[in-house]
Amino acid sequence: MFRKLFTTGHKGRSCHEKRGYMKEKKEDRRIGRTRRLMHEALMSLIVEKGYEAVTVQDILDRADIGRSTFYAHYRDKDELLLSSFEHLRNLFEQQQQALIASMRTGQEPEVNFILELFRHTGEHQKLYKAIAGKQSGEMILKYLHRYLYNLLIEPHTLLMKNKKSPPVPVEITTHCLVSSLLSLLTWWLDNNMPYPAEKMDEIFRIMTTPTIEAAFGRKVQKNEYDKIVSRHPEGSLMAFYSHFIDSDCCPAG
Amino acid sequence: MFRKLFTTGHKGRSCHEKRGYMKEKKEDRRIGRTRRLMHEALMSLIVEKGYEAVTVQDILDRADIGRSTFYAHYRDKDELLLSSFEHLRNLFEQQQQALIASMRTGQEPEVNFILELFRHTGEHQKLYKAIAGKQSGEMILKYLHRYLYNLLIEPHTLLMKNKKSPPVPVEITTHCLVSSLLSLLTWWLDNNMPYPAEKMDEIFRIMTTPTIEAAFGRKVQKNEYDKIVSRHPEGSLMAFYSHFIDSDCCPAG
DNA sequence: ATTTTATCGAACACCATGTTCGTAATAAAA
DNA sequence: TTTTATTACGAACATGGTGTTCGATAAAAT
Repeated sequence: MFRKLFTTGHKGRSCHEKRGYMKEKKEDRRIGRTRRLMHEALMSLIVEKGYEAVTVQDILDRADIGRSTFYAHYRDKDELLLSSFEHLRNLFEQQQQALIASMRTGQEPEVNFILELFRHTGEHQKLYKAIAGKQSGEMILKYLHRYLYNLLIEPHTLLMKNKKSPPVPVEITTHCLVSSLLSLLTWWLDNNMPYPAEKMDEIFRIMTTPTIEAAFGRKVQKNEYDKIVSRHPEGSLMAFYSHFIDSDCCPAG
Repeated sequence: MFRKLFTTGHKGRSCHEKRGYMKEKKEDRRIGRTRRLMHEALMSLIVEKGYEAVTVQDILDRADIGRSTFYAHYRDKDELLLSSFEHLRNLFEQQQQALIASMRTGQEPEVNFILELFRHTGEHQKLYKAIAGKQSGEMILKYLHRYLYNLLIEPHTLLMKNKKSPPVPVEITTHCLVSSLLSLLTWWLDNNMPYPAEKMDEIFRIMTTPTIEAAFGRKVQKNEYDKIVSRHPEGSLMAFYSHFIDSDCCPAG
C-alpha cells in the first residue's frame, strides 16, 4: 500500500523491499522506471560535480521526479548510492558464480578475481567512475574497501594457516593491498583506461606478488588459490591469484 | 584594516594573509587565539563525527566564536582544514630540514622519510587522526596523497633514469605506494598505534621494497636514495629509503 | 590616554532537507 | 472495459544551515 510509505519511521520502504533497480516479478513498471531515473541522475551528477557536492534537489531536478517520490523510495542520497553499489555487486558476483561453475565443469581453466574485477570495471565504466573514480564519495570508497577486504582476508588467512607469525600481520597486508588495488582502479578510471584489463591485472600482480611473499614470509605457488577455492564450502570468490609469475620474483638487476 | 575584510569578494583575508595559527611578529594576539580555537574545534569535531558531517555552525558553537568572525578569517570549513594541514606540513618539513642539516655535518647517519613520517604522526596524533584517520574528509586525504606523491615521484624517477621501460610505469607504482602508505597510516591511527613507529617503518619496508624492485625492474642498493638526496639542489626530502633489506628479497619458502 | 583592530550579535536573504496530505495518473486485476 | 490498487506528484510547512552586512563593544597596539 503506497499510502503506508508515508508512515513516520518507515521511510524509503517499497512494498517489495528491493531498492536496486533490477526488476523482480510483478513489480510495478513505474517503480523500475522511477528508480532507474534516480540512479542515472546520481551517476551522472557524481561524475560532474563529485558525490559530496550533489544534493537531493540536484537529483530531483536531473531525474525530473518529485521530492516526496524520492523519499518514498530512499532515506537519503547515501542509500541511493548504496543501492547502486549493490546492483553492481550483484552483477559482478553473478558473473563470478557463472565462471566458477564453468571452472568446475572444466570449461574454464581458472578464475582470476583481479582480472575479472578490471574487466567488470571496463564493462560498467560509467557506474565504476561514479563509485570508484576520483569524484566518488568517501562513504562508498570505504564500503568498497571493506567489501574487497572481506573477500580477500579469508584466502590470505588460509595461506597463512601453517605459519603462526608472518613478518607482517595478514590483516595489515590485506588492508594495504586493497588500498593499492582501489588506487589502481581509480587511476585507471580517471585516466580513461589507457591499458586493457589484462595489462592492469599484470601490473597489479607485478607489484603485489612480491609484497605478499615478503609480508607472508613464504613463497606462493601456482594454482594454490584455486585449490582453496575448490575446497571452500560456498564456492565464493577466493581465487585471488590463479597463477603467479615464475619463482624468480626479482628481475635481474 | 578589519573593516576591509568585509569587502565583497575578499572574504577570509586577514591583513597578514597567514591563516595557519602559527604566530608571526606583531600579529594581534586575538587573531592567534581565535584561530587556535577554530582549529582545535575542527580537529575534535572531525574525530567525533567525521569531517563531512561537521558544519560551520558546529565549529562556531564548539569554539565559542561569532559567525562573522569565522568568515572574516576563512572562506569555509575546507579552508580551515587546509590551513591545519599546512601547519602540520610546516612542522614536518622544518623537522626534516633540521635532520638533513645534521646528516650533512655527519651527526646523523641518514634520513629515513617513512620513519620520520610515522614518528611525526605519533607526536601529533590528534592532528593526524583528524587529517588521516578514518573520520577525515576525502578532500584532505586527496591533498595528502598528492603531497606525498609529489614528494616521492622525483626520487623514483631518478632511480629509473637509466632504465627506459620498467615493468610498471613509475607514476603508477608511486601512486599505489602512496595509497598503501596512507592506508597503513590510517590503520595505525585508527587502531591506536599498537606498534612503535620503527615497527611501522619495518612493516612498510617489507611490503614495498620488493614491490619497488619488481615494478622498477631493478634491484635497489643500500643508501642509493641518500646519494640522490645529497646531490639534490634543494636538499629536499628525497631519502625514501635510507637502507634496504639485504639482497635476498624473497624469504625462503 | 587615544587610536586601531578584532570580535560580536542581530538581521537578512537564500537554499536545502524531510514530512504530510489530498489529488491525479498509471498500472494491474477482474 | 471497468474497477481497484498503487505510484507519483505539487504545495505547504517547519527546520536548520550558509554567507553577508553593519554598527557597537572590547581588546590590543601605539
